[in-house]
Amino acid sequence: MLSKKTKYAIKALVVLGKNVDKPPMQISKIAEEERIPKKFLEQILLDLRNAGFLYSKKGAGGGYSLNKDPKDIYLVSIMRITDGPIAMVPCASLNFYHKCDECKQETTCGIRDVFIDVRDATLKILSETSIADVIARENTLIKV
Amino acid sequence: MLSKKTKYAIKALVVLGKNVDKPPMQISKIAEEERIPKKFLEQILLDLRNAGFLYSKKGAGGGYSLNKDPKDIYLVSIMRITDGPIAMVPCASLNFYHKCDECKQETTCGIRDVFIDVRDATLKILSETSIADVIARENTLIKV
DNA sequence: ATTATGTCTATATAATTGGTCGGCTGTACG
DNA sequence: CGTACAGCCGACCAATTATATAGACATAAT
Repeated sequence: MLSKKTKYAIKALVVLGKNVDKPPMQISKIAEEERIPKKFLEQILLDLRNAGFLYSKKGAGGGYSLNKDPKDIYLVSIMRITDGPIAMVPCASLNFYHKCDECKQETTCGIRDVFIDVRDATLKILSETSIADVIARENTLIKV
Repeated sequence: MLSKKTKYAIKALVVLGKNVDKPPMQISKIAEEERIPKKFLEQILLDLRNAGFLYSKKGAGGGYSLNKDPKDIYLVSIMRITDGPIAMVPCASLNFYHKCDECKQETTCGIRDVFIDVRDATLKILSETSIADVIARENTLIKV
């Protein structure tokens, strides 16, 4: 399961992706629109900012805006910041690898072998889908 | 991430899958071979038994054996017993669906739309891979 | 100065996960 | 029969993680 943190992160980026070329948007406004607890969202946006995805401005008239083109923000990058590994077993993770405690022979583990395939399938989608794509999908869904 | 419960379940089924046509195998033996805490494994095997995957026999000479052909035990079924949903968001789950708390319009949610694709990709692999396949993969890995 | 807004650290609470304990039930076998 | 074996079952517990909340601080606009 995706953590709420990740889901909120994506939702916030989608909102900000619809807000490009407009003045920065406040945490409280995003929180209200997307029904996200404000203080929790605050932390999440801070993480995304520190990772370089967001620009922030303090003080009156301040807020958040995207620091990149929505086309260049892929779901996989967001998830790695907020949730960590994409793979379902640590031994199949590319960016967060670590050995399974009980595993005797990783190289011949059939479970790992299967879950590497699962990881690749998941990764393909998540690394090809950007915030711009998510927005595009929503627009398509609305029209139909 | 897969829970340890699920990982242990698959490991146990693989061991039992290699043990067909032999006398039933004791929990303690499986636990020892796969380095799984015995009492925890006990719970897991009970779940699998109650779900119809295992046959058990009490008393001296008792133990567990598969109740189905290893070819007919798919990873997806095991995971649904031990971990629940396959999908990464509840609103994209086939067997454990529930609405996201904060979601305003599910039908036009771009996140859900993407994660339905992810679910389908994952599901394809997990519902095509059986315990027999996992064993076969291990044999292939050993040979290479 | 005052108000609006993000930054940062710490803390609280709840849920889940991973694991343990001890007694009960049924079976084999001498 | 009785005893040892092995699974069954319910309760419990500790650690971690997820989800939030609080409050003091920094900075910008007016």
